[in-house]
Amino acid sequence: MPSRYNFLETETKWQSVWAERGSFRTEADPKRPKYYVLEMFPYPSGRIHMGHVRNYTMGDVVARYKRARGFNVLHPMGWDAFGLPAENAARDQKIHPARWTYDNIAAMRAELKRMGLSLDWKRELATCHPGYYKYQQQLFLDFFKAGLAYRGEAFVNWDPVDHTVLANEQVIDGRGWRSGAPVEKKKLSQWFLKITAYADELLEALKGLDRWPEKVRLMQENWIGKSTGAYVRFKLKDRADRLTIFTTRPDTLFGASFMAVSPDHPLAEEAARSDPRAAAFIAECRAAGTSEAAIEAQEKKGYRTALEALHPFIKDKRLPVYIANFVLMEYGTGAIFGCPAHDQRDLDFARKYGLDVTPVVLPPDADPGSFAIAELAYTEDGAIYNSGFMNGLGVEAAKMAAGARLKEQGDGEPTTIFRLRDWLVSRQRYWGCPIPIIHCEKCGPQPVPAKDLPVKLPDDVTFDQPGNPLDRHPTWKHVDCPNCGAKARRETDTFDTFVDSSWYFARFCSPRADVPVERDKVDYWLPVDQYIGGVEHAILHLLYSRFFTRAMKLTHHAKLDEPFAGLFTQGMVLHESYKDRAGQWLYPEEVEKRPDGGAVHVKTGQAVEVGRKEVMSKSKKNVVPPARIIETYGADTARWFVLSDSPPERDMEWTDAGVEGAWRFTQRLWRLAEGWIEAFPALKEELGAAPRDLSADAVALRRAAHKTVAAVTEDIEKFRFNSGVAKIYALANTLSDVKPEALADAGGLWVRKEALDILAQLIGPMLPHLAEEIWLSLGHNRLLVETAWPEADPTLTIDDVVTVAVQVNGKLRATISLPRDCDRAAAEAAALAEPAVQRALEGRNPKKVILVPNRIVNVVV
RNA sequence: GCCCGCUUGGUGGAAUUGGUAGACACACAGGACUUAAAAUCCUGAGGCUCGAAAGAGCCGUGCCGGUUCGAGUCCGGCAGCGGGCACCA
Repeated sequence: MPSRYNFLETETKWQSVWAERGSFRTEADPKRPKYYVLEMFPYPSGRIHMGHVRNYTMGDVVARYKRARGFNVLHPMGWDAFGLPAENAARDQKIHPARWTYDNIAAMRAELKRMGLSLDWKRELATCHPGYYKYQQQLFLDFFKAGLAYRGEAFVNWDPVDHTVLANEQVIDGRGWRSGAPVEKKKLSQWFLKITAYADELLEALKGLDRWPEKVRLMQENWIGKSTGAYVRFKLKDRADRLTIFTTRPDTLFGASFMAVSPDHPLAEEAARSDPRAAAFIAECRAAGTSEAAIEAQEKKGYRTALEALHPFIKDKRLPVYIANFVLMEYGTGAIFGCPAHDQRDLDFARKYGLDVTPVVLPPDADPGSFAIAELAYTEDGAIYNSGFMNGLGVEAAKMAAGARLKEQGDGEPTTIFRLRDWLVSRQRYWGCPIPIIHCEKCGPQPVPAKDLPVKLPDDVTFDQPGNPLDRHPTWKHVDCPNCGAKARRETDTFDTFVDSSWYFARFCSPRADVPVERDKVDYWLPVDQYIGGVEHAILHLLYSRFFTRAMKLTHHAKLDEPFAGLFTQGMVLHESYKDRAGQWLYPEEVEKRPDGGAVHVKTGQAVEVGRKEVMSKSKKNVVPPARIIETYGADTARWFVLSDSPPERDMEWTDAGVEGAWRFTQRLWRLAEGWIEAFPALKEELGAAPRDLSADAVALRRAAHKTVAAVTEDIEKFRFNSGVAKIYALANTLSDVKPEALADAGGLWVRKEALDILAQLIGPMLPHLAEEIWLSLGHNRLLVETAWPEADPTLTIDDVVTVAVQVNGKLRATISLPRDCDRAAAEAAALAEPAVQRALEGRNPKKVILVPNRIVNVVV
């Protein structure tokens, strides 16, 4: 009798065999083709969650598959280990951030190891380790010397709860991404990385990322936000200086009726100094909220200053200059010209303040004498009129003409601007990589000399009061200037943690090197061939990494532009949520489902309200800890379940029934394999060449097995794991249905053995422990992880008899079996001979017959 | 407001990219085994109508229309759900 598959014993056995043999250790080898599989490394929050299980299982399938295909596979793991939660833990639990982080790493590493991932643990790294951040500091100093890092004073987003500055990307709806507190504007001196220097390149190169999801490329495109238009430098009446604006519609300049500047614009501030009402207006604008709702509700308002701008094309035409609450200092030049006829917001503004509305673009069918703008601005294409030298041109031609004329006059020029801002990387936090700079009153910001790197975090810090512990430290920041030796001050800001994750994929290539990256290693391994992670990183992390790679190229640390050749964004793991009568969230294990669809509390028996399927989150308690699933069912079951059913890019629902289904299948596979091997000991012999004269049943089984090889191979290549899983189920069903007496001769046994070998190989990437155990039982001397992927025999994946659908007027009436590629006459005859076809014809003669070889015969009457 | 994506049985989802819709799984129902339960095995099933049954017919991929011998797949319009960006000049 087959024994019950003991996953606990088997899984730990194979994990230690693989570890002892170093099965997943990798070295660069220029003679072999490489494949770099990487999943986004985790933040060590304490325990792994189901999202990790899904993410790392997918990556592991790819890694194991590629290894079997003969690639030299790099598949590393590390920890995105700096960040605010460690400081919160320090404050709340009185535990040092380093201790908290390393404890979490230890716990999570143990959990990952229980998943049986084919990782090269020798390359493990943690961004909070000086052995990592030393080289990040080096990189930063190289960037600094190359002019890619600078200190700038700017209005910054200040999070009053976390006491730190935030990047634009970290402000969502006017609130801090972590704290949720409304962000305040503060003018501070901060470190920036010059990502805008690459704005155009980062945009253009998206086109070449053909193995990235279209959606992510689009999101990055929008984020970079390229606009083509022109700068126009308006002269100001009775003044020497000019007011520069940006516009995308220089073709409508003749329709200008006002100018508007941001409340933060220098001209506005200047006006405020002499005009108390202007000052009051600006104060009012700054007091207004920046949340989406506040902006929505806010009225478009302006304050008319005493300034007047002179039109570049119309002699003596003066345009009033307003301070307007809807003009942003952060975009363009913080100033605009208003053309009410062709911009809805300008029109509303003009109506409100009684300004001229002069149409200059004539809609195709409109009459130039009578066309007028009422409530709606005209924003479509048309013929330019009322516009001097541009009259008669189309919109696009007029844009060019206006740009050229502006340049000629010295009043502006065509230009391109971007929404993307430089990356603010300073954070006023302790648990991050120190910025290796020393501030000297005489010499300015000085790089820390290479010999003094790393700038290590001090251990003796306290978290009992808000603000940056580094700044409060009694001695740490007091150093001498490396240039002049005078008393100087160490930079106490640390890097945004997104800096840490912007180059870790490169460090994995030579994780212990005493330079940031070893060129030969990086040149061999990069780019990452397949990167896998959540879509929530579609903009920030991926854009920063693309920038970093270019910056590393500029500073001679690498030679490539794009770090990730292939990107896959996986869906999230959802679970039902539960609430008791009092409205308190309940954990899934506190709830018992009833056959009638209802649910009750396990202890009290009270009815429980079953809520929506939502992303697993601690606050809603709808979490299932992976550790418990792995203890109860084993790693293979957990892996199989997250690969089944849902396409990997889509959200999946975690259900107990689904897990049990996966568990039953692993047991069934084991019984199937062991049962056959016990009944037919000959299956333990190595396969020789395929015998001739196989029975029909044997050939049918071979065909099924080889078709499955071809299909599953394609499914893995195309990231259709759920489809691959379904085809493996189908093959297992086919094997279960085989009658023992039909395949008991020598040829039959040979085919059985081949089919079992194939089954074990196909489940190898997904159920690695079970597969290895079955493989061993099949008598192989070599480990499955060291065995090549099976090849589908092309002569077996094509049937010589095909089932063809017979339609009458496109409606299915019968199916017939025909020899593959049989001639037209035979197919037609066979189709017309079908009684069901004759019935449907009702005696009519076919007008024509459409034949799709090996697929369809459609009789048209 | 702008830009994307999705919508198929009770459920998750398949469908060779214009060619037999519902593979595979979950859940369900019936049966076998069992003192019983669990486990396992077998069988069934999109809906409706007719039929004792075998079977036959009609309808069916969010809704309306189109192209085609043939549409889940392509085109136009609409609705619903989800995502991204947004006072962007």
